[in-house]
Amino acid sequence: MENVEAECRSLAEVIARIGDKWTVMVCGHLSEGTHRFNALKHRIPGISHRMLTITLRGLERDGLVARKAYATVPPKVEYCLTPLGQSLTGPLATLASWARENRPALEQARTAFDRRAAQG
Amino acid sequence: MENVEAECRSLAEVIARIGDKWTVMVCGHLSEGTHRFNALKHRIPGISHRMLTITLRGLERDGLVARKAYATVPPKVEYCLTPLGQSLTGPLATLASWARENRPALEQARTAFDRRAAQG
DNA sequence: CGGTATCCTCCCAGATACTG
DNA sequence: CAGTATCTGGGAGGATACCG
Repeated sequence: MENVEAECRSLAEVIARIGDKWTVMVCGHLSEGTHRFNALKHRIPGISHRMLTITLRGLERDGLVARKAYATVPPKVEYCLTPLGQSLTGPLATLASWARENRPALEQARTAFDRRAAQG
Repeated sequence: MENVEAECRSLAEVIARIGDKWTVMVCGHLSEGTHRFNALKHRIPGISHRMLTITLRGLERDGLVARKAYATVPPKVEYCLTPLGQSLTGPLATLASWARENRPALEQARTAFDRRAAQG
């Protein structure tokens, strides 16, 4: 790898963007297909009404998610991934499989480290 | 993709782990090779002494970074990626190239969204 | 040189309540 | 049903100073 600097910066940007508490969860569920606001809210345990709104707004702003509002009563709003958002699911899936494969190693390292730290 | 739930959760874990302000930068520089504490500090603009320590400790705890201290005066401490840490650079590089390729699209979407929001 | 401790500030995110 | 506004606590991270 030649210019780690530039790679790092652009990578740090994306990570900072999607690295918040809820964005990946929202993206993951939208990768399954279109969902309404409350459908998402019920599928993502623990998320607050407000944070779901903010998260979706951020994704929409970055062109990763498309919002479609129907002028009905009561209102109905659907969210889905844009092509750009779909193109992100590939890299994320790569990271996800690394996560699944190496989670045991991570946990083991953690407990080993903590045990060492505890006794000195 | 079948069980988006499990994938999402493990992915969310890694993202939460490496999604803080400095971890990816540190990993990126260590992917170049072994570095001393102050070498890292000087190469990562803006990082504080304290946050570099905390970030390195966290990576060491997860078994991604190895710490080697030499009992000399003055002290000398070297950090490098473990095999586990190196195995993470692949997935991260995938994400990094997505980031580099799509940054223009992201910025364009953002300015378009903000313009729409500004005028109504 | 590298690490730790303390203090302080700011912003994130949850809770709640109100609007269309 | 979906979105917004306001308040508030807690954690993240910077500055500083002091140890080994």
